[in-house]
Amino acid sequence: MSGNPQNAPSKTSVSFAAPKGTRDLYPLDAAKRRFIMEAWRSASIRFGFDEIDGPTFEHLDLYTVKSGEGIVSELFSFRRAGGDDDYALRPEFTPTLARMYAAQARQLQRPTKWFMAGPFFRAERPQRGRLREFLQWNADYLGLDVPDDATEQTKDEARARADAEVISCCIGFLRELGLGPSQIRVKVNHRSALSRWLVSRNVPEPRHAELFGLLDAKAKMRPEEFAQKLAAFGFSPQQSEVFQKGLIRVTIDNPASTGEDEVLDLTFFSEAVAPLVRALTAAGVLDWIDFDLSIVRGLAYYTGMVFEVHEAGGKERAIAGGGRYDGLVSLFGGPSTPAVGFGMGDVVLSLVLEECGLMPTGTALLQRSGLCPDAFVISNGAPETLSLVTSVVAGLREQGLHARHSYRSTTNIGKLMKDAVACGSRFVVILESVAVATVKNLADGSQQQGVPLDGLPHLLRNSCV
RNA sequence: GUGGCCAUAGCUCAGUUGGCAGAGCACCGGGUUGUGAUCCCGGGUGUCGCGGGUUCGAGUCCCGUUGGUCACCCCA
Repeated sequence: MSGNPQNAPSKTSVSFAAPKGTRDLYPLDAAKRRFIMEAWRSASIRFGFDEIDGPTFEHLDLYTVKSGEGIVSELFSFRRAGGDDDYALRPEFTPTLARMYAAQARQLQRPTKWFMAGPFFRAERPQRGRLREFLQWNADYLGLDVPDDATEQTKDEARARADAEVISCCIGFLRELGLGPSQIRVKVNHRSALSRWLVSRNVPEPRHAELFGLLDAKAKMRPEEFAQKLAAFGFSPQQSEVFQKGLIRVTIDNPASTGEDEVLDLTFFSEAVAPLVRALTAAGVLDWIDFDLSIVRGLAYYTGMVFEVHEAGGKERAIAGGGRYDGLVSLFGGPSTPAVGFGMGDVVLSLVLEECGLMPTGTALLQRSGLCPDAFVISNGAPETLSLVTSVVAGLREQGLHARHSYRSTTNIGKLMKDAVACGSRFVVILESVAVATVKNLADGSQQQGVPLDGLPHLLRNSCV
């Protein structure tokens, strides 16, 4: 392997592999992405959210303001050659959202309901369910449906309605894809309700953040270790077990805790989340919900309700997560604004859909993505119709129809039919002469003979839409 | 960013103490019978992730590297 240096591989040659944690999307992959994006949009619009978007990169400061300098190592940040400004590819949407809202807060209706879906970037080490470039859907509800001078109790109920509406939208999407409460659990907690309850349990306010941290870390430690640390807050081993289990049933009929939960006497917690439970019940989604004291989520800025959506088996990372962040808009220079929202990534979602057999494949995928041709034009093999194929296809396209033909040299009708099926075409047009064609409906196998060529667009359009 | 495991055809994988690159499924080309099928003939489709090294000879052994994956970190 010695030889002439001029023939040796160049040491400066670049790698042509896609960057780590990114994906190349071939046609069927792109169709899957479109399927998810369209389902996100459709659910958002159905629930009354307006679509927005922002830049895919922002000033680096926008992210350090909220998350601290430590965030920088998790970002793709850069400086333009010759420039002085630091930028970062967006790792999340909330700062952009808060910035956009703050800029126009005075003229925006309350509540303002916005959604977006697009690419995001995080410089983390990729692993199952987590990539460096991914799609994320965000839906946020800013402001409340009551006046600013309403009583605190009225506002709390308005917050609960907003929280439930956002959760319902997320569930509405999952339901539309065919998922149900037996496959998906929405785990809900409530920071302020938890605090109110902790005070009733004689845990002083300053220690709440510490306890939240402990609850958040529960899954990563052994039960005994968890119980031991919980004892430092005055909880008995018996009570630790209830924490360990995590789930708490709260219903409208029985706002107090049930059964073994009484060990913890969650009355104060239950009372605090009662408005949320009522709103979730009214929205018809309570059967998806588990209240779970161990759901804390990034301690940084959530102020009330927090939730995570998990596949019921608990094997995957969270499908979605969100909560109430009443202090964030003012952090970005806007008026103090109550807000609640969530984000859902495409990576874990896709894994769950594949596992549940709900990710469409083959022609079903093409159909749901609107990629199926209306007509696949083939010749019957006669010389005069062979030369007619391209012009018939062109004529159909001119009429706004999606028309294709085979690029094979064969005149074998069976093989050409197979091509038509493979691309998911609705109809096959077999040219029989310079004047007429046979039109076959591939869905039901029916076919119509002697169709005049100039009547094709009309026939196809009326049967297609 | 730290550590472990993995990488052979489109897919699932086999490949012996180092000795000509393989199987099944899938796929591709041509042909017959005018209709998604059947039948006939033909094709292995490959950068053994990549780059070095040891060797007469490397898919196999060694070093490095890239990617994936799992556990940490983090999870906005």
